[in-house]
Amino acid sequence: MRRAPPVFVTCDVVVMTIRGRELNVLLIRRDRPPFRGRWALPGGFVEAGEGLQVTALRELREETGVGNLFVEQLYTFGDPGRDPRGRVVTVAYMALVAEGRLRPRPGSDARATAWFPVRRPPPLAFDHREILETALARLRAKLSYTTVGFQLLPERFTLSELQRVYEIILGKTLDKRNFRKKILSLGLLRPHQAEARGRHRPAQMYSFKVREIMIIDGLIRA
Amino acid sequence: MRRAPPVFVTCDVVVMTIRGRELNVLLIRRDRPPFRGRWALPGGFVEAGEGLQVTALRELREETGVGNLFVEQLYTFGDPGRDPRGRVVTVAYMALVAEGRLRPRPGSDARATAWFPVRRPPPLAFDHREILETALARLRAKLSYTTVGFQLLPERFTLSELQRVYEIILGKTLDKRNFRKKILSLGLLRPHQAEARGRHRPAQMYSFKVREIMIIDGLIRA
DNA sequence: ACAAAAGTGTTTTCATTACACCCATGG
DNA sequence: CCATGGGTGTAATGAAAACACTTTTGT
Repeated sequence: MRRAPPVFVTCDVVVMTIRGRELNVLLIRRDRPPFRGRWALPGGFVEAGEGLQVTALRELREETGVGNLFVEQLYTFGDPGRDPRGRVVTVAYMALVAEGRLRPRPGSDARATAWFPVRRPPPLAFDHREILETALARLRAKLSYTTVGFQLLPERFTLSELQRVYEIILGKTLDKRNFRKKILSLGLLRPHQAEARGRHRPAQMYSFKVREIMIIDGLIRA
Repeated sequence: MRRAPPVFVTCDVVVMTIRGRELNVLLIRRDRPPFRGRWALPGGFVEAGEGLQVTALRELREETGVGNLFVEQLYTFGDPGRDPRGRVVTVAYMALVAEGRLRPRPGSDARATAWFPVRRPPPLAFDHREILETALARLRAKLSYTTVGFQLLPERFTLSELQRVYEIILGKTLDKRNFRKKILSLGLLRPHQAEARGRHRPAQMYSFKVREIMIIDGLIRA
């Protein structure tokens, strides 16, 4: 390793969920410099002998009490000067969780955690704003040709809820009949008993036959 | 940076081109341990104050004499144990070059460089086989919804040449008339004088109006 | 009875597919 | 004159888009 300067490597995670009518991102408040008091993506340094994805999941659990998520590698950020402490390369990951499944609470680090709308986040530490934009662009792209959007829903859900996920992320309304026709024709859903939701007509419930992300030719056009 | 173990970061590049009827990848022969004598992707350690993409391009030039390519970040590999020398995280990049535009020759490092078919590469050092597979999968995917394939052609080319690019990477034949109809309908090409190619009827030449990669809704179905 | 969300089919439009022959050139 | 790749159009099929009203429930 002649000549090779050591570098610090971190893994940060962009955790997103839907709350109400908006896509939100999970942030933690930094309790030490640099950027003390600013909000930042959860994440931290890779430990000796620890895989990158393992780091991402560990930091997420330590800082926010969230475990057991499906994370996907997003992009790696390594411009010199992006961290005032020195050369830091960050491997960013992305994760989605079902609405309400996750109540942010201080993890073992006891730092403040909170959800923020992705379209108007608070000022962020480091280049985390850029990381967030990258995640959002990637999510929108993947939504239209994979089943990632499914992760934003609980085990059982209605077709209207699924449609809302697509509408919020793509930022446009979709035709109800065409949406239902398309989704049902894929044969990915298992129907269940209808359930009363609120003070309206009960809705047919569905679950996904498989939990894995699948690539679908032309799912929903962006 | 308490607790944070330093890590070594490298950038490797998967350079691909079409030669004859096959997609090829550029490899260099390692002249020192580990994996001395084995073929490997060009790449090397990030230097102090050097951006990741800059590293990729510098190593490529030093090791193969190739400059001025368009590279795109592919994926980051960081499993512990993937490099026997220690903890090494590799940010992999991907690049495409036009057939024949690049004659591999020893760079300043004076190592052997050569093209190999991507479907049957020689035994590779480290986890470079996995990196190569990742690049191939990504290229195939991107080919069907972006204009990346264009980079595998010279400034001026025929529609048959463009079609051959798609056929080789997708691994299936395409209908000539439908292909031409589709491509021309996109309005991305500028026609030029026909040129005699070989001992056949001269072919209409085209160039791309823009060199940048564009996302096209349904370009060519994989 | 009304407010709120669930549910349901048909027609039009457009893109994709399948398919076969003549043309121009060099040797 | 022949081998080789260049070039062209139409009909059938299937997917996506546009579009409005009835149903069920809680209050």
